[in-house]
Amino acid sequence: MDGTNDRWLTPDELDAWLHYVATSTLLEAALDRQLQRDSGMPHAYYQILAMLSEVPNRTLRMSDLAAVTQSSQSRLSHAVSRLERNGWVQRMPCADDRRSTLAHLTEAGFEALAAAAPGHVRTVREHLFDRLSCEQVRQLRAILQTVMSGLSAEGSRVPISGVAARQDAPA
Amino acid sequence: MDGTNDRWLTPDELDAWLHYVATSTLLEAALDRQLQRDSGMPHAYYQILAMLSEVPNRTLRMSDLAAVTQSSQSRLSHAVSRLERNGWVQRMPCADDRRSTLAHLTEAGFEALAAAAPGHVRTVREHLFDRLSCEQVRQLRAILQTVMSGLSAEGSRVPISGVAARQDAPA
DNA sequence: CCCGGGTTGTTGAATGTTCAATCCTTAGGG
DNA sequence: CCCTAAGGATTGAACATTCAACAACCCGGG
Repeated sequence: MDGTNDRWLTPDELDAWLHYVATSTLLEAALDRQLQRDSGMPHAYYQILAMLSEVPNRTLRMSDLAAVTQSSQSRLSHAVSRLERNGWVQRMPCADDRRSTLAHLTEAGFEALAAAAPGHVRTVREHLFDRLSCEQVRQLRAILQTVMSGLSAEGSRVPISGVAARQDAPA
Repeated sequence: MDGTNDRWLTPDELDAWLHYVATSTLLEAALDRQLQRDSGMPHAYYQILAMLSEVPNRTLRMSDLAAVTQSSQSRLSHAVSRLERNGWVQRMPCADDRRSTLAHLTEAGFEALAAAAPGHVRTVREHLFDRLSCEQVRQLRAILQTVMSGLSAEGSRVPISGVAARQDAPA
């Protein structure tokens, strides 16, 4: 024993890890580029709009919105400020609890999302799902569920609830 | 046909995608927090040091270093400036081609990396590999190889070559 | 030789994210 | 009732990344 119990990675693990880092970096960059170019928003902001669009009244407490988007409160607050300047989201006071703030997806915001969604989905398809078999998609889902459960426990985050924007009903 | 050929995602795909986004966000955040807290560098900077440490003479042309770390040239240039201020990397002119600049990992940089590596590996283990079976690691690697090949083609990036820092030989 | 296009790298401004500090509100005992 | 602790959200500064513009250099053909 060397005292600190630090096992290194096996060759298989190391190879998988390097591929993970490279792929997630490149994929996120590709998503950001496409959305920024075609719709003037980064991927993180798309996610905020998407989550809001799936919820009753298109309105969520800031805190819940942060949980659903895996975002810190600070980050979300800055982001919503930006989205508010775009006229895509509107802040409203919360009647029940005056500490809370509600974030509401405006009609303009919904339309921006509806306009952005097809191109975004196409990019996700091109880079990810069109290259994987159904079996691989199931494997990936199982892997990610396992990994995520460990990560959300730590930050006491809520598991997945909302759904990305659908292409039906743009208006 | 609706003219634009935009298929939506199947329920399995959508589920996998939401888990992917959540997991990659949380995992990257966990890695950044750990490295920033324990070693004063973000994950992206760790990767730069790691790639440099694996290469002959611990020296690489900026351009090659950018390719290996899936980084834009601009981003790498800023990052290396930061690392240079820390005394971890040193820029040197390239004799062969005076357009190029060489980035060299200093002894202090190597030691910082060696000090950071065990904690980093432990975090990767805890969150990822300790939760997956060997079979799942192989599945994940296959999936990522496939996805990455599509992404690197687009940016005409070099595939994986270097390896993350090993824990042997800190000095 | 010289010029034009491609490669390599840096810079500054705009944008996004993190971190710590702060403010206001609610809840829970004494 | 009061006082403290915890919850919810925002702010500003420091830091990181992107984007577009630029500078310097190589290479090829005319």
